[in-house]
Amino acid sequence: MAKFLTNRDENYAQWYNDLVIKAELAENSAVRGCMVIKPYGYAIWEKIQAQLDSMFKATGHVNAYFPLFIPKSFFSREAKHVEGFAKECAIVTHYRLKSDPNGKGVIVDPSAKLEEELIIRPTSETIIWNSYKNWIQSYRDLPILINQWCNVVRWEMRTRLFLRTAEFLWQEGHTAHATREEAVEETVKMINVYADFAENYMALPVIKGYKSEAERFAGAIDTYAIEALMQDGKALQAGTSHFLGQNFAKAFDVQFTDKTGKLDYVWATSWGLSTRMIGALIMAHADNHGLVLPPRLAPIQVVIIPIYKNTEQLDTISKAAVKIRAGLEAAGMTVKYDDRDTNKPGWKFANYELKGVPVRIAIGPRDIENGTVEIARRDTLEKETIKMDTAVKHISALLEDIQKNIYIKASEFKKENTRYVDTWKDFVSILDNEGGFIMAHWDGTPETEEKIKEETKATIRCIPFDSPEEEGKCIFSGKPSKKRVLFARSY
RNA sequence: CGGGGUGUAGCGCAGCCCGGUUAGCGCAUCUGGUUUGGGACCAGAGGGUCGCAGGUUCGAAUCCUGCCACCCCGACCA
Repeated sequence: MAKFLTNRDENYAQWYNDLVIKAELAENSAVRGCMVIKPYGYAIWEKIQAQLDSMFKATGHVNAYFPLFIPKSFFSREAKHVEGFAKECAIVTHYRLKSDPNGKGVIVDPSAKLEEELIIRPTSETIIWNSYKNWIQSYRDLPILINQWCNVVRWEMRTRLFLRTAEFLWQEGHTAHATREEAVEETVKMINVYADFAENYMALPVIKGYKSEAERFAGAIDTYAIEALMQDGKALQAGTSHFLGQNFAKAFDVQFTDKTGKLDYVWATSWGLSTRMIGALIMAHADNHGLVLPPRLAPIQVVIIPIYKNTEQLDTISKAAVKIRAGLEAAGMTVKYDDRDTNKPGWKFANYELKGVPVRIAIGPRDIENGTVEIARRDTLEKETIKMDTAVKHISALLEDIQKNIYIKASEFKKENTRYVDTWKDFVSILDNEGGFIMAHWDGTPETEEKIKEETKATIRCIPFDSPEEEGKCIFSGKPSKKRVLFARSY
């Protein structure tokens, strides 16, 4: 069947790449590592944005915008932060070009060198905290609950469309608080917002937990993450929320007077989620026919395709189609009626399957005669014929069912591929053969974590919040451990 | 940065080893017609600095030298 896509089970990486290109989500650009996000891919991002934005607003946040450029010196203020990002920064050194005296084209004008180089933001903590210094004097100025939608640049050695690109789109929340407790509470609140979004909108089951010291955000006291499992058994970090303590307040000298008149440094959090989520959407749900979009994030939820032999038939069908579309739209659904004469119905069927449209309606002469429509659901590819006048009610319920079904399918996959392992031999063998999540004991040291990574390429994805206390022995060192942690190979 | 590979039409490739006159194939595109309930068919047409520069030769996509770009593996990567 799917002769236009590489088979998922034969070459997962190629299948992913093919799908991104063929479903017209994105493509590589003239700039190495940077992608062009095409209209259909961007429409998915807009759905993600709209939903998350409303969730941020509902939890008291507001949007703002800070500069793309960050003075180099800002980075060195926080030692761990600069260490973490130094190796992947794009740097602006000049501000002018001039014609090449030796030939055609232009060269960088050497006389236009910047006094201080500017870093293209890989993340905005430093530029934002530099502003917060001016905004915060008193506990009355707190909390500050700001989010920013923007692009960032991280000069990655090796890139993949959506999963790791040199430039990507994201949101980054940066909050300032009077107390440690409040900041920690914010950090937890936001990882919960991400998990809620992932599970209820992306239909993506996730594991919430703490990052180990080695995997923590550069400059954070604590990093919380949601980890998702992809269909090839690899983990994907889907969102992170950081408790930054007073690190950035100290680096940028942001102090405030508390209620008792005492001077103290401000407590910070930051949290982010990126276009990588589109990669997660693909790798978690898509199949050999193409994308499978959860209805809540699908730019088109229902597509109507007419089947006709001549213009008279098309006219009749169009009348019925437009009526159904109006009914579906009135009920809040996003509908496209594709009456283009440039492609045959079969081509359209395959194309909308490739693009993951949750529900397809086909209307032909047979249906007009019988007062019916044929509907097909993308997740299971099942077709049924229903009475035309029940379409709105039926499809409305069907979209809900598809949303649920995709989530259940992903949950079952996650459950089947999460294994409790107690011996090193099993650990290695499962990683090599089955992949997936592994819950195993760890002695808590960075040394052991590093050795496990070296030998197996598996990392600690997180220490799940809900991992129960139990006596055990470290999978690698045999030393005592009180909790299982989540291991996996990851993207 | 180390190892390997590839640059030929919008995309995917053949031709190169063994030099030869008009550089070919599939997809896509355009025109006309027949089609339309699962990726249509027939006929015709358009589209090329053969990555760049130099060299060898009567003659270079093909051989030689240099350069550039990209891809894969490794290193690197919250």
